[in-house]
Amino acid sequence: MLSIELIRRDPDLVRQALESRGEQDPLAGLLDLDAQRRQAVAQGDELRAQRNQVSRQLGQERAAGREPPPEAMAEMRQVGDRIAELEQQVKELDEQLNQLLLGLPNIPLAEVPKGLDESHNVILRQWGEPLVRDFEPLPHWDLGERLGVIDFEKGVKLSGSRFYTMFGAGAKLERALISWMLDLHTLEHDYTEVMVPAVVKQETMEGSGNLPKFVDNLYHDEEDDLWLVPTAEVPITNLYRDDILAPGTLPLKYVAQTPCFRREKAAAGRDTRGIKRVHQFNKVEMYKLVEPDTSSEELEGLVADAEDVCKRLELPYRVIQLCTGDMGFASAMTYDIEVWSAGCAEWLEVSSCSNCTDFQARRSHLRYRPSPGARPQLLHTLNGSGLALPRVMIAILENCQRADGSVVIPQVLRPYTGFDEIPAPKTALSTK
RNA sequence: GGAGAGAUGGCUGAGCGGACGAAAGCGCCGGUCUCGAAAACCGGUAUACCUCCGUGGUAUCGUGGGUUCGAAUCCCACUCUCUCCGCCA
Repeated sequence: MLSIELIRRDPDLVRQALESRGEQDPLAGLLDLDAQRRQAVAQGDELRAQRNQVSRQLGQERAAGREPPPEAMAEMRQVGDRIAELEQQVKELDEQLNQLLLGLPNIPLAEVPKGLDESHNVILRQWGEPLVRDFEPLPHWDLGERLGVIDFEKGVKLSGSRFYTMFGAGAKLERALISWMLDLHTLEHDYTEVMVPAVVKQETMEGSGNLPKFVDNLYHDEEDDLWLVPTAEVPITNLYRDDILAPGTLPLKYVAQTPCFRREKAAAGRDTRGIKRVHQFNKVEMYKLVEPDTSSEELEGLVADAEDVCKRLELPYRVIQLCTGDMGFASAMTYDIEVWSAGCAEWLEVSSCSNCTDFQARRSHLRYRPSPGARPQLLHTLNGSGLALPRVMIAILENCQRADGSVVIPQVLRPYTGFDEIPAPKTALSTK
């Protein structure tokens, strides 16, 4: 959520910033509503002040043993009615104003490249080179099935399309990846591991901004009115909702592994093969709550932590800076990390690292006290995948496969998997 | 699922419908004292909004409604927490 004070003070700046993200006439009606609301609030406050004063006098009369004048009471009754009207008005204006404010995305930082679609994204750097092989690497949907580690039919049988099941070395490999990533981030990158619910209340979804705007992508349990999280970012953002963190508490750095649930309604028909886009997947998520001055620097650290995962797995990757029009709703600046995948021959997004500045903090009332006695301030939040599991699985299966179909486990994972390779399938492989 | 109790400031915990944004204690911050510290003593210590920026105004005692000139206090509904019983990984 954006600051109404900022919009009031510098509407042109906000308008231009939002237009650079592709929003059309983003501030329409907003300033007018705000003015109306403020007028109604001021008027109500004034009347309440009057009523409070008179009521106090009436109380004193009674305390002194005199009967208060009935006409004063009658007048105050009218004032009370008027106050109730104004309160109703303010409530309605608040709702309308909120509706508009909640629909506005974050303001991009100045250094974010301008552009309305992904063609304006900038490749910042690349690490490693896509391997050249003397055989044709299989895409994971073929390889995974032949190795007996990914079973698409079983997923469909149990849960429908875009669900899958993993067996044996595949299941173990994913578990190893999760453990290894959590250890890396906690032991070497200074994050605190946190285990959070994957099912949350409506308020929590609103706090992180997933509701009301992104209902379509969420699973909902009608009976208890609970929602399945699309990312650990949701519960973590809400951990300190409505709190004021004491001086010296920040920065807080968390890492969590949760299942993530996405209905993918908007992406119907895209990436239907394999496990690139599924309804349920595991993700290791990094999250930071920091002082505003430090958030830009912390974003660099965040991407570096995610990149470190790729490097240690020896997966070629590149870092993309998203342009204004391609960034997520809450983000002011985003880096994506894409890993090369030999089988499907494409760069796969495995991480998205964003500085959300005070956007989530304002909505969730995440504040901190800079020093003892100082006024509370909104903090800044950042989130980044570290990393999303299915796509890492794809990259490992596809990049580390040998001509015979066996898959070499990256060195760092071996202590976690207990095996060095996934042996070649028994059935002969065709390389076409 | 059944029965009961409760929800007040950072915490504990008072609060006959009128001077209550709220006693007291603890904690925290500042000061006095001290070579320094502890103790003791003194003072301060919620958040948000409005503002003609004034020792100014308004709101907030789980949430929402109601009664009243006036509600932390009375009434109604809801939510949540705790205890006991049952069931259960």
